[in-house]
Amino acid sequence: MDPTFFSSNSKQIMSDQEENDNTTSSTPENSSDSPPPSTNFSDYSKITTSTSSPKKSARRAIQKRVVSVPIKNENSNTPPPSDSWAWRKYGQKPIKGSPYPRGYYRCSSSKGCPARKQVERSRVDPTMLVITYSAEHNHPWPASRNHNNNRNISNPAAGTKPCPTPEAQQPDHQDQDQDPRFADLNNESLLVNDEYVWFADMETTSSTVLESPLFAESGGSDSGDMAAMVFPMGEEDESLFADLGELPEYSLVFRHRGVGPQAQIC
DNA sequence: CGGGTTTGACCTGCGC
DNA sequence: GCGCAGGTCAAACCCG
Repeated sequence: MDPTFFSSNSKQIMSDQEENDNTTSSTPENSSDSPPPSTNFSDYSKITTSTSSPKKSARRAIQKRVVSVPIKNENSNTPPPSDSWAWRKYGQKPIKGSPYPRGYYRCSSSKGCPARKQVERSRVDPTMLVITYSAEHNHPWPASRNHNNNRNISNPAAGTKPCPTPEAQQPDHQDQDQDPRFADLNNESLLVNDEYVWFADMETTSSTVLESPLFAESGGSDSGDMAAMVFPMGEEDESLFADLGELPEYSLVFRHRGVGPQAQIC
């Protein structure tokens, strides 16, 4: 992988996390009904938190989640896998060091939906698509759009979803109800257990889906290996995920393809 | 006509 | 300060 790949992002994300921690008391979203980010998922499951450029000052903490999914169709212009949400492409850029461009998508499932995703093909394994989802932390997700007209919907519960959010991709709603770390998920827009599948109902349900420590350890390896980025599980990472032991699902989620059975979220 | 895609321009952060 | 790279904007275009 290109050594610069994600490098700037990782630094930005880490610094932004710090900034976020320092500013939580001043953000309206963190008032009485929402815990500061440091008490929830950013600590729990390594959802990365960052802010976008100052230009977009309206957005604050951005959570990111990386998903690697196998490409069904090897055509070079294969569209990203459908995931029950509507995405509108707003840009595409060639990435230095990668033969494949990166597509930028914005959630169009509902008006004002802030979720975004970046889709690019893995440089290491061109049969894999690397999808980075990002969404504003503590965002009051708007009402979901009905996806009954969507394609490849096998999940009967997929008809109604909130905006795709990294938070929504959590394994166990009951745990969330009990765990204060999930307090910010007790949002009116996130009520139904089925709605937490986020991208779990992608057409590639056998895909390797994981919560990436995303960038945090990227500097440790200059292998240029996207897979190494997407599937890191170093010593530090293991400690970071140590508290996931109470969530058996995640032990599967983090299993690397080729190492164990491919994970399925649902 | 509304919504999506394409694509060049622009902005910002970072490294040197 | 400058150049590079990533991310976003927005106009033009396409399609149903």
